[in-house]
Amino acid sequence: MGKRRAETIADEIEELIFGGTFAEGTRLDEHALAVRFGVSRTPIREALQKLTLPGLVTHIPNRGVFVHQPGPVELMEMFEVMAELEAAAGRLAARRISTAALDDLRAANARCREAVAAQDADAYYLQNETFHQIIYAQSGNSFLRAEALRLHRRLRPFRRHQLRLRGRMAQSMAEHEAIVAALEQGRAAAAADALRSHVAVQGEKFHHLISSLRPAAE
Amino acid sequence: MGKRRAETIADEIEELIFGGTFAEGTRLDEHALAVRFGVSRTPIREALQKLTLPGLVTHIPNRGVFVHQPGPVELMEMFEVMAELEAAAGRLAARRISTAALDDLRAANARCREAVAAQDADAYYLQNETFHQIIYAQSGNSFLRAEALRLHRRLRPFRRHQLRLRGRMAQSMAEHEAIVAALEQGRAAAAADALRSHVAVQGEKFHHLISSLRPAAE
DNA sequence: GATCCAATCATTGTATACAAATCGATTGAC
DNA sequence: GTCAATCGATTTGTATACAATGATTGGATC
Repeated sequence: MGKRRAETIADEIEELIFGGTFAEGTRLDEHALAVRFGVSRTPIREALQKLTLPGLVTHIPNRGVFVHQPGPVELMEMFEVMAELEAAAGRLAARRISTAALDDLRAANARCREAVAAQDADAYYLQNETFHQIIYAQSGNSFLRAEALRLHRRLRPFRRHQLRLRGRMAQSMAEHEAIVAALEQGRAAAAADALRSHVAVQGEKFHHLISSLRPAAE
Repeated sequence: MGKRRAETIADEIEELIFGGTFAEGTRLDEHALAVRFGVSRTPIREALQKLTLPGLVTHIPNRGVFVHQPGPVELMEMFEVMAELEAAAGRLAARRISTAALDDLRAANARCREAVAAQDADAYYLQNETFHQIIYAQSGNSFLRAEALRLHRRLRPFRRHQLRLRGRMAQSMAEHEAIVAALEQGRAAAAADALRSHVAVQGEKFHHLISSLRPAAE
């Protein structure tokens, strides 16, 4: 869904926000963006509206759109919801997961282990993505899968940051092992709990990271 | 957020879809809607884009937008996710709920009971709304609250239908009692379970309703 | 008679032009 | 000197005009 042009522009603007080009609170000038992308204001407006729905920017009538990066509390809240969605996916997947998917999960986990050994955060991040997406898919609930992917995508840049924390990759790895074990044995409640805490701890880690960066802010 | 005109138009189109004026699969002609609302195509396009995000319509590039009413399976999936969100809200609310909110909850429940006695489905529906919204709010997680409200709103017309099933109102009432009890006692797990099944059963009920209406469809 | 190709037509996507509204600055009064 | 109000400029919201893409229909050929 979406028109080719506005879609790509929306993605590019999103990258610019995540990349830090547009800081928190910046007003996104339609005309400036139009000349920047070499198009009219119309596709820009559509692109900005697309960014409004995930909450990446807020639109104030007759004022313009402003980039809205979530603060520490809002971020914690989002991770909390993400944890619940993952837990739900895990609970369902424990009963429905296929043996082929279990193999894929183990394979992704093995590649994660290699990344930990190589201290390659980017590689770990990538394999971690597939690990979680397999679980979403195996929940057998395509709506849940779509919602989880949506929020996962929104939190992506923050997950990435917190991976750099000392020892986090190894800890995350151990949690992955527990999750796979629970899914293998079809223990729904255990899988749900393991996934919930696995994600929730990311929010807490990030909270600490933020607080340490700006001691007396907000 | 949004421009006054496009916002109201989006709401009106939404009502037209829920009201059955625009059936499943109907293509929403921009020009026709423009003359209908007495505006240009531009605000119509913005309104249609707003409806795309909740999944009310699907936009196919260069083809147009089509109303997309969820089928039985998709609906079940949505109720399943809704159940998890409610369960999460309940688990959090069990620890954080204020005494004032507990009073509000009991009051809403009392009004629900009156509605059951009067066999007034509309009144029950209304009080049921506030009952659930109090729980969302008391989760203390405003992001969760917003997400729950969003999905709740999407499922609204279907909840309404299944309330008409014989005995459903009374059963729902009993479930409400159990939820309040769990919240009063601060039993997080119990509150979560009660809310999960309370919502999940709605999806199942609706599934039965659908199947009985069209015996050999889908 | 059926099928395939092409041209026309309708509808969406984009650009530009116009109107309305908000923010800032300047000027006047107290 | 400070505050308020009005005027102006910038920016968003809407309308219209143009371009491009996809559907449909007509004709020609096999």
